[in-house]
Amino acid sequence: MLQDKWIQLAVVDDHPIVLHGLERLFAQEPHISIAGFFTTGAAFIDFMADNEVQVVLLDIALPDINGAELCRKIKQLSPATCVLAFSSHSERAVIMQLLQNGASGYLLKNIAAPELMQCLEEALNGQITFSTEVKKIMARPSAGELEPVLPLTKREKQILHLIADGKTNAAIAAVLLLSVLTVETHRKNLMQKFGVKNAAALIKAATQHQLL
Amino acid sequence: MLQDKWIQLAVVDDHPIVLHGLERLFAQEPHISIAGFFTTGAAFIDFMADNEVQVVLLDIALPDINGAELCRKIKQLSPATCVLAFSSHSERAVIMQLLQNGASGYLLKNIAAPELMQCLEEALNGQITFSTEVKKIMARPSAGELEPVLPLTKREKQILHLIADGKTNAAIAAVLLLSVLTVETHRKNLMQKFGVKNAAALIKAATQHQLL
DNA sequence: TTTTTTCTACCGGATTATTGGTAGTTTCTG
DNA sequence: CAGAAACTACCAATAATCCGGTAGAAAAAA
Repeated sequence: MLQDKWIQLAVVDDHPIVLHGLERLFAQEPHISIAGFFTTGAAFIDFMADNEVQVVLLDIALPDINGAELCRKIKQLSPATCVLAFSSHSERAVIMQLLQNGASGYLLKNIAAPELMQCLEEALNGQITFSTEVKKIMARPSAGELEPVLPLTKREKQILHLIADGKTNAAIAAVLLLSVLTVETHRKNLMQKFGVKNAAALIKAATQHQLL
Repeated sequence: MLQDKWIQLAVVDDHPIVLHGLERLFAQEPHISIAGFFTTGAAFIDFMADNEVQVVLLDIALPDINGAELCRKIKQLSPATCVLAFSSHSERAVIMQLLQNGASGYLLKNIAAPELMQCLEEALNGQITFSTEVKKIMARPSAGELEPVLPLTKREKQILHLIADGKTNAAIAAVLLLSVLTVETHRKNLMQKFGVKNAAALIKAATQHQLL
């Protein structure tokens, strides 16, 4: 832990028992000063307007805002503030979303106290840190659930991107100097490969397969 | 580093100079055994069929396959193998994609040798690790580039998800017990809020705004 | 209680997409 | 060089979406 410096830590969680437990835990830490406990995102954003916080432990299920969205807001208001997600949600997509929004780590609520302190220290030292269970999730290949899709040809990928851009078949034909009927065929082939029936489902599936 | 144990490390990079430099660097490490250097994904996948590798340093721009895709394949073939992306690409989307596919870290190629060894050690100890520059990128709020979208109502979110599932207006009406005309109005309102002209662009935009 | 917001519904015409495949040419691969 | 794969084009019928707003009822908020 940074020596002889008080770390202003805030906790945003809508469960009072959690807040109580964390309060007791941190009370024993000589270098951590509890800036506050908050049960809503709005309350914490208000608090940040006049108070500096170095670290936030952030639940993601809050009554007034999604934690990922709150994370983004916190980082926009105070980029130096270190946000650690602190949640019982263990889905990979949720973890990735918090990272995407600038979180410096993700801890599951089943974390042991010593590990929690370890992760806090790492985060304060600039690390991006995860509790052990989260590391296991991250290390797993993620797309086992996705049905593999037939490989797309070069032209198909081009057409796919243009469809995702919202272009009509006629517009795509103009861009690629093709017949509209050719574009229709490519679109039909794409939908067949993904096993979908319209463009909306095609774009969603392509995104899931990381083709967009 | 794990004591008295040889770490089988492989490098997959299509630049011979990089391979040469890493070879010299690791030659000085008593516990690292170079399993091999590979310039294509296919060559490495072949190698893995008969050889165990604990750690892979993986470039993402390879001649025959995208590094993110290769990462996914490696983790599918050998979930215990630790993959560290090793790249000059510093875009956040690329970093997230590697993490999504199970990478245990992401290092930029401008990393200093001591830091590289440090990250290797952390990765081998089960950490998810990033070089300093990457941590800076990760800590930045990411969505400053996205134009904010008007908030969606509860009903709009429902409609959006059903559109993304590929359902027609008639199907959505049946599911939600609404008139088809009502669903059309919601769809129109959604497209207006996102500033798009069709369902494909709507789904892409909604994905970018993390609404799907 | 009043005002605002959300939800619901309208609806015909124009536009676009989807459907059902078939098939010739060009490019690529072995 | 031969075979396979990719790309191109066909095309009418049908289905679905998009467009232009307006407007009343219900729910929520002040």
